[in-house]
Amino acid sequence: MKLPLDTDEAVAVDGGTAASRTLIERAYAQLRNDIIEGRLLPGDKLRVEHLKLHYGVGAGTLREAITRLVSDALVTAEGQRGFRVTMITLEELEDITRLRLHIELEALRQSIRHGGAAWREALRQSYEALSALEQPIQRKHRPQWEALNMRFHEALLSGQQSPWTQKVLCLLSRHSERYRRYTMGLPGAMRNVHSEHTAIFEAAMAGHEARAALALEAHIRATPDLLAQALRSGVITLPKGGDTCSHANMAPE
Amino acid sequence: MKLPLDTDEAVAVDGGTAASRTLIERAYAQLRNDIIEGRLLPGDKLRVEHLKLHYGVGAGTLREAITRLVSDALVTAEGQRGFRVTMITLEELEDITRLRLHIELEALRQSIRHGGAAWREALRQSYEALSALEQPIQRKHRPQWEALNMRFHEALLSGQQSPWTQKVLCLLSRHSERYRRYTMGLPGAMRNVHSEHTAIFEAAMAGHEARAALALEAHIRATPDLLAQALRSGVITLPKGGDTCSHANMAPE
DNA sequence: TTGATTAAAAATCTCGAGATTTAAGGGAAA
DNA sequence: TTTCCCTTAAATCTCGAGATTTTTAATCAA
Repeated sequence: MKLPLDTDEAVAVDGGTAASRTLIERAYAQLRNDIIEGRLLPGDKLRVEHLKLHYGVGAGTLREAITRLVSDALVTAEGQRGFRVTMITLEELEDITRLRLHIELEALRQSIRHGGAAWREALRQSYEALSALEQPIQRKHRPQWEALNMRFHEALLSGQQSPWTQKVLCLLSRHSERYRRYTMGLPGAMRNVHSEHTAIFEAAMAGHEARAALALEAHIRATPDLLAQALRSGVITLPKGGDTCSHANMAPE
Repeated sequence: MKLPLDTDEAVAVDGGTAASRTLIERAYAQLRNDIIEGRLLPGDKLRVEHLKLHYGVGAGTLREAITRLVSDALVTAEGQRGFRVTMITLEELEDITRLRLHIELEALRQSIRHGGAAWREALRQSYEALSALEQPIQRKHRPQWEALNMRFHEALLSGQQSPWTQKVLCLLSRHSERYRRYTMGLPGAMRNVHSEHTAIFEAAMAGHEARAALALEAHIRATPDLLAQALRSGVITLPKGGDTCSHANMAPE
């Protein structure tokens, strides 16, 4: 009766952290991914009785996982009326972006200034792994690309050792990520991601703090700019509070 | 059977938010205060079975409240071995302080630059309320002073409207607060808080961004400096992982 | 006395079932 | 037709009780 839940996605994602061995941690990680990656849409109501079937845990367990997302601001608790996936607005993305730039650009400069040979090597490695996949991003390789993209951005900032800076940036990045998923399908969305990465990488390796910061800023600003333009031209609209829990989006994958 | 829990501390603190009407929200707020204000010490084990008596809620309810504090980094989940109040170290305080300064000083500059007459008026009011109490901080007025101190610092930054900046600063401030409580009883701890506040206030009202930022920086750096000095001289030591749940500190108050 | 093995005890994790609250639907009165 | 109220239904919030895991204690051998 001691089957080590091996073929499990959550464990693979979290890297098998000690804490992720509880069902709550697993459900928490799964829910978080489902929100960030857009399978649970902004405004969706999180009905415990229905969702517990999808995640295969009890009601109380699922409630704890949801509750924990409230502190992450990915879920909003509404008094005694249950939970909802937090809404998204252009204003909030711009607010997040402003704060994120202020922190992340400084972290990048510190990383370039204090990062040693090990940092440069790790950065090169993550860049080359990402490059091998880029340009024609086939739909099949999308999940792999996402993982490598995350690794590249982590490597960029890993030269400066500030746990709290990384923690806060992780929180902000997760929210930005929600918005980025919305702009993925838009025309011109994937236009020059690879060249942007190259510009950041080369400036960072060359030790040019200011130039690298400018390149990263342009890279980060791309999503809010694209979203603002798409909203102005009416290509898309932001959800306004859907009542139904969108099971259709929750493909097995 | 519909007694509206009026004489309740948690409700008063939270201002009666809609969400705080659930027992979970109440227990969450109480636990958070007990940790920040030092009634629950760093490293303390949070035994659900014992604590539920203190907070007057069921085991499941208390677990949800504790779980939520994990995302706030005030509580650490240890695999399948329960929860502990997060430890404190000098290195972490210095890390938090560095990040906090980077964000808060910029927020102050923005506040001074864009804050209007209403901001100035609110700032003056909070400063005068605080001044009326300062200098001889009697033990009896300590809770009131803490509330006014918080209001003053909130007013300082309220000129700039960035919800996420305030959210992140709130998170960082809560952690700084834990450390500040430790340095309160130290010799020379309360030396010049009032003059520091005055310096910040006058520079802010005069519109001197740089001078106000310098004054606020000195104010914020006081706690880590004091703690570092106290540790070097051996006046105090940081807890290293107490096993017992310190009920002694949890005075009824 | 020290160390390892085993058994008992405590605490945690997980789950499902009542009690309350909120939302929805139908009918009567204005 | 609109508004209000009452009844019904659904969902949430809260709690205590098994199942597992961890910790403690005791026993026995070296």
